[in-house]
Amino acid sequence: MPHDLPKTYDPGAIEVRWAEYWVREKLFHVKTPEPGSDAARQPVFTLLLPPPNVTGRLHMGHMLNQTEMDIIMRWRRMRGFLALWVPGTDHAGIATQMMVERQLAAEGISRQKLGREAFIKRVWDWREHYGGAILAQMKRLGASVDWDREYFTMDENLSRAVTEVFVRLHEQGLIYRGAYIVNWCPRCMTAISDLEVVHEEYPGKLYQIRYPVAGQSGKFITIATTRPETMLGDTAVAVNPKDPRYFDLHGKRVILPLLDREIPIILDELADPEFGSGAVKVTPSHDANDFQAGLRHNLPQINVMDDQGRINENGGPYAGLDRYEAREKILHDLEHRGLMAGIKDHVYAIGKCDRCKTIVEPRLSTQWFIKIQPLADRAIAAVEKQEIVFTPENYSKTYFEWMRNIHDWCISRQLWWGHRIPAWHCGKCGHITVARSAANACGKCGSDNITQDSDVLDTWFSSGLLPFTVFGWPEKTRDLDIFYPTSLLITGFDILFFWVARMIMLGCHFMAEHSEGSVPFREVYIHALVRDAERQKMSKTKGNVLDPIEVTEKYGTDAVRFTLASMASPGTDIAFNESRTEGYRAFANKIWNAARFMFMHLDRVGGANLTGGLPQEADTLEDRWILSRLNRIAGSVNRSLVEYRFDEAANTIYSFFWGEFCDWYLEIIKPRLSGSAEDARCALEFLAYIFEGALRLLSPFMPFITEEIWHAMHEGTPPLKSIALSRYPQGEEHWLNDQAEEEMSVLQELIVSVRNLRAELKVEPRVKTPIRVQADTRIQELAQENRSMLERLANVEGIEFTAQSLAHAPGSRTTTRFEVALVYERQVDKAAESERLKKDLAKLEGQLANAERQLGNDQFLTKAPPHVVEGLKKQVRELKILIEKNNMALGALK
RNA sequence: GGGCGGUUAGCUCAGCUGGUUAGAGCGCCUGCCUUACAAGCAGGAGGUCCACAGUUCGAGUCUGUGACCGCCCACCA
Repeated sequence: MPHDLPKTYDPGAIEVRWAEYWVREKLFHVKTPEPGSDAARQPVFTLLLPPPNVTGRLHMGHMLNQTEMDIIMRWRRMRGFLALWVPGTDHAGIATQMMVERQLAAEGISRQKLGREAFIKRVWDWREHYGGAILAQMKRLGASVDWDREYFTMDENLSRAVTEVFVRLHEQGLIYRGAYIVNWCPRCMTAISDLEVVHEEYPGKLYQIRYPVAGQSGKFITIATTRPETMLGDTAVAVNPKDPRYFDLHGKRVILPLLDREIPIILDELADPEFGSGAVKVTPSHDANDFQAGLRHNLPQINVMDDQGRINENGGPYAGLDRYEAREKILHDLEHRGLMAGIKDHVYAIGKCDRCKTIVEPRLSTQWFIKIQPLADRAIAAVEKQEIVFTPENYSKTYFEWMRNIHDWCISRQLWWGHRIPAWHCGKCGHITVARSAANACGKCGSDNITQDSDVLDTWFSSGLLPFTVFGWPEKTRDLDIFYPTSLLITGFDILFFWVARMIMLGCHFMAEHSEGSVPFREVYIHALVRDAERQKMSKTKGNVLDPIEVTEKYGTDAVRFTLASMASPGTDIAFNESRTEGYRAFANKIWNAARFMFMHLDRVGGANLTGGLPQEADTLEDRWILSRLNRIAGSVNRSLVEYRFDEAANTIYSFFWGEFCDWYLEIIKPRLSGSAEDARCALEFLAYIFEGALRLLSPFMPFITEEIWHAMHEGTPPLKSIALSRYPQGEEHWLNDQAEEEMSVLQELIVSVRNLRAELKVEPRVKTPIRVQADTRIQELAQENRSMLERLANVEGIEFTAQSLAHAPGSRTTTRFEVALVYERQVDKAAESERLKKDLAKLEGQLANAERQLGNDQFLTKAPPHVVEGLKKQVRELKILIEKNNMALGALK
């Protein structure tokens, strides 16, 4: 590996090479461990990739999600876990079907014309061509998933498992079929679940319509509705039994206008006396409440719409009209007959299809449902008992809230693309046979005149099973024993109910017997939404969508990953700001140049062992210090990652690498590196040890650049195929060195003080000046021992120690540990200096007053913990000294 | 109608079980092309922690109320 690295880091040249290498070498493939093997003894960490839709393109949300997952997986792997990350894609029923229908439409064909079988073949072709986009992008981004375990939700084995689940739930009485009000999308022509309906505030109208009372000419009852067209299906008018306005109409009937159908007035709590006139039309086939009321009162159900939202033959003169055309015509006709009592503006929530935004129609329809309560009860318990822990924990509230108000789940879809329901209808006796494999005779009458149910299952039905089906369920596999339950789920809150909740319900139900517990995962980390720099939600219509691949090509994957990680603090959305990414590109460049620096000296020295481990006992202050710092922040990074504080972890490494390792350590050791070959070799080997540790620490966050430099350090003969397979620094206690850290901090403070003085006195950069220092003997010795470091980094020539206070020397600095003054002829800018001192003084005096007030308070002295009181007393002593010295300095200026 | 979250420097955000002087990055100002890095180095300015009330010896942190912003859920005709 050549060491003549380019001056500026060019991620593009490097990343593609490593991304391909990781996949080619199958570095992250996890074989099922053989019993008794080493792997079988490793602790296991399993993560399931939330399967992207085959129709999807990678967006920033994915990239955040994948970055977090990859950091955790690389970290766990490096911590010695058998870390398995399983990727796959979801067949995405409606979305994919829409995509292919659109393609067909462009060719002038409809799916109906093509026929079911041919259409499904088209979808498979489409999926072959376009379905792998996101996973390919993931490969480019270096996700450390096991590509040999990639699945697709329509794979044969997964489909078999879906059938098995359906049959078992049916046998257990948890799946039923029936005619109920469902959300119907007239464009997709299918039922959809409650979750697939998005509610939007809609400024609509409330129409008040007079229904004539039968047999009492001139008498009307006024009802109000937002959907007048549904009146065609009215089979009653309800009034509240307690509403005195209608006592005289109890038991009477009304004439449904336009159709002239006589319908009863019923007494039902459905009618709220407070709303409108207190009377409500009842349309059991087109409203969930009315449906229930209909059952209570044995009302007929008249469905007046077809599957495309057109009025059907039950709509009399309106048959064939679209629902909104019919509305207009009905309103017109009512007006014409003088039956309109009024129209009011009325804002209400309208339901739209999540996929196509068509207004959803509540409609009576025969569908398959899951009886959800028993599953939900167990799923609630799992979280209550902390068998599953949410981070941030607040999401458990949202989860409970939804779970406790859950309705039965409509799982059938009138689509062609998906898992077909394993039920066969008998043309002779009408019995429905549910079976694991294609039935050829009715289970009741034995007739062979049977046809399979034409519906398919909700996409989320199959994805809800993934935590166990990907490991081979229903077979009793070793994979299930070893990898189930998965350890963690990282996902966005937008699919908390769609997917997370369903996995919990189904996992708990079907894996009840599993020895390691039935829950599908032990932890759920919910991440935030990625917004644009203006905090707007990214959306195609707004045109503010950032393509992760484009951003990545501009700044490098590592920089984008680091941006996302450093902003991923729990609970708040991420406003993705490219200026931040620019900063992390600079960070990558910094790392790169630190490596160049190391290699440059290596070449000069003509060889050193960069990978020989810790070369010797650290024998200089800076070595003891940086070793201590590395281990201390390693401990802290590990703790942050345990809590999914990606931001903390990233920031900790960042400030260590840049602010301590580069800014101080590398600067300090420069003379050693340019000294004798032997000194340089020793310094280099120690430097390399620290550098290599920092690279390992950083590698889950920035896998590419760390891999590149790590390999370069090993000169083409690394002990392992990848830094990703090395051990993660844990922070070893015995390398922590409080004394070295304290001593370095004194030297740093001294150096910064002098630099500060120089800047203030405007000393020419090239001019070195002597300094005087007043401090205790310990600090004097420390400064003496590290004289050359001080002189060089503070641009100083000559250090004189004095016992006298330097506070009144022109251009001096006072700290609690030392006083320092520049020996320099330049006139001090008295006005500026005096202003600065006054400002300092005011602050110090404020602090002193505050501290003394507290110390004068008996309550404080008795109630505050001793260390706080002691600390405050110490502060007062120091403040007094500083104030005195500042006053002296101020006096000296006059 | 229910539920949840946010408000800290010009911008984007940290701030752990209340404890001594509230931090970072970017931006801004000043000076440096110092042979790893100008995507850099050194120094600096900048905050009534949304408001009010309360608990406490002590509140950015806990409680309550309000304001503003945002999100989720919901079968009000």
